[in-house]
Amino acid sequence: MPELPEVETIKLGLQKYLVGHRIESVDVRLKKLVSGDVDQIIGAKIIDIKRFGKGLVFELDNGYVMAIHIKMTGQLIYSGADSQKIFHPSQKVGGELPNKFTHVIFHLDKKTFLFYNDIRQFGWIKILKNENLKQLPFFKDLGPEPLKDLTLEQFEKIVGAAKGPIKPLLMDQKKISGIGNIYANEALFEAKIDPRRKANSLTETETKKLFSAIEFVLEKSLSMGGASETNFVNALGEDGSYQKHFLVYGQKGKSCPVCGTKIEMIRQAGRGTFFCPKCQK
DNA sequence: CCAGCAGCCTGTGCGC
DNA sequence: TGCGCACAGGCTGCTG
Repeated sequence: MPELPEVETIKLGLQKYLVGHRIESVDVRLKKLVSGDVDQIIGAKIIDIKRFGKGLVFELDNGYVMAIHIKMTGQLIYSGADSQKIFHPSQKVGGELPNKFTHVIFHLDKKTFLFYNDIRQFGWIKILKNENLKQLPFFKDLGPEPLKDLTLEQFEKIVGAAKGPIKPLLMDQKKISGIGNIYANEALFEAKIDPRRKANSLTETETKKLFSAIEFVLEKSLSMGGASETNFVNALGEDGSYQKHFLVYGQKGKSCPVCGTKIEMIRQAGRGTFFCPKCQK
């Protein structure tokens, strides 16, 4: 699922291709995904694209921003002369663009386009004044994020103060932003920590190990362009490759790459949790 | 105040 | 083969 490395990968692509383009018109095919006044972005130029946790923010030259969350199955695909790809047949579901999952089409200058696709329609696009961004529910309570502003000291504090199990804590965007189910599973495996352990029961050594493991898996995935485990594609509609390197996520019943024990799957806070019962203590 | 969980959706993959 | 259903999970908002 799109988490920090995937959204960062999209952001880097969008930055490369979209900054400097002007939005000429917007075709909203599925109204419920878009809130705010679409007219406010018509004619505006995209000056930067930022990422906060798993959220994206398009900064415009007129004081407005467009905040986008792609949730699980959202895709932002650029199409234009300089992308060297017009309409991408690489779409696993739906075929060429635009297709039946294309819910918003941004018509940009120089005959370029940005497609917003979303199979499950969980994502959202919000148009608002820049100064109001930090008041949005999602951005308001967003915690610090790994590889950016989350320090080891902060991490130790967050982990030490939490009474619940460690894995759901890692996925709590209000505590730490950017980590979802895939990287929570993979990081706990790397750190050899049982996902069911109470967060505040982790020793100082384990907490340090987990902090490093989080950075390790996120960076490794980033270097591979993210994980295209379901519908993730980058800004050009291309797959990442980290999904080929999952050690425990989705590996139920398969052998642990370290000790050979069968990977188990349990359910925690309604989410699938994968772990090696022998390696992870 | 916080934890837990249903709901939002639809494609996929399983069992029968 | 085809049907029905469980499952995938980020986030919001409701409940206890």
